Amino acid sequence: MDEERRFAEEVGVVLSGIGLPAAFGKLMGRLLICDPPQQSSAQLARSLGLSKGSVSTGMRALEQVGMVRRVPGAGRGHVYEMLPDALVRTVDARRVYLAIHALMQNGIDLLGGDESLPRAQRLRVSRDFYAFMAERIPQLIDEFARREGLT
Amino acid sequence: MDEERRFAEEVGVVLSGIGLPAAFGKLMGRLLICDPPQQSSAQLARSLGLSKGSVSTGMRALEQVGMVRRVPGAGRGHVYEMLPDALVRTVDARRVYLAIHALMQNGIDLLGGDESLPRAQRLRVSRDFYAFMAERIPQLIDEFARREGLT
DNA sequence: TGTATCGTTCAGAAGGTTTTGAATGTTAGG
DNA sequence: CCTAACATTCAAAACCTTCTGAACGATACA
Repeated sequence: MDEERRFAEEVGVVLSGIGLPAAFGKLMGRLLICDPPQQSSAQLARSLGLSKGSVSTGMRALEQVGMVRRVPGAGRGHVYEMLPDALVRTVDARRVYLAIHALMQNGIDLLGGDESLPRAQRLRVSRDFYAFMAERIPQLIDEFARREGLT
Repeated sequence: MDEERRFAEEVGVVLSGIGLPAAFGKLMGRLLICDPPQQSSAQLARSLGLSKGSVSTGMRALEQVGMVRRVPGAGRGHVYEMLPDALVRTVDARRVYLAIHALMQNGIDLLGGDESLPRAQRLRVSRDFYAFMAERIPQLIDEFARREGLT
């Protein structure tokens, strides 16, 4: 089944198109389509033509952002598997929203804290927008999870 | 007012923290806080300590993603100004959502198109999630725009 | 038309990131 | 204890991107 290889490859291309490492996307693509869902580092390296080092680095990154987890393997070592909410993580950038929110508030403070100043308007709207998103995106995600029965 | 310079600098740091070019963030930061809102390339280069080349490249990028527009200047040349919905653009990545949606559908097709297969479940949920987001994020943005009176 | 300012393009320099592969450590089973 | 497969780390190589600065082109005003 070399089509599966090409699928993972394609996910790599798309994700690298939005600024992520290619190996990251390939690994994600593989974990999306592989059977069984659990795969060892060696299997991933073989099926994707990546070095062990790249797999190690890539999987650590995927683990760190909470898209993948390690479980003890049947024999020796571990295997990796995608978490059910892996994709949700890609959209829930609350941390980023809040960082920008804080940045905008800084700017307003710099202008004397008077939000009614015309000059402060761009900053105020921006601040409010990111606050709005930080509140609403998680709600949206919850709604999807409930609808999909993912609890 | 060197604090304004530092503000732009700080926006640059935060945005480069999420993978964007530093110049991009600095320019955005400057356009958020500057007075008047319209600024020429030369002004931007001077106030940010960037080369003309960097400003040219950065502004072209900001224009291309629709965060900034060029308007004819009073004297010669043009000036740039932030668009009211500049920040909205940063969140409305519908194109990306739809690209991933298509990718997931590809994967399902590869498995024979049978969505009920356990093996296809990760792909199906992913596909549906991105479809959901592509539909809902714009609604969210509209809601904010209405609430804020931005039409 | 001449001049001065401004803007863009482009090639090279600088810097950073990813990928690799070898060395090292680890675990299971014989 | 020994072996074999596996996994991780790390330094070097390859690669890519950004930034700069000089050269070129354009525009407005005198």
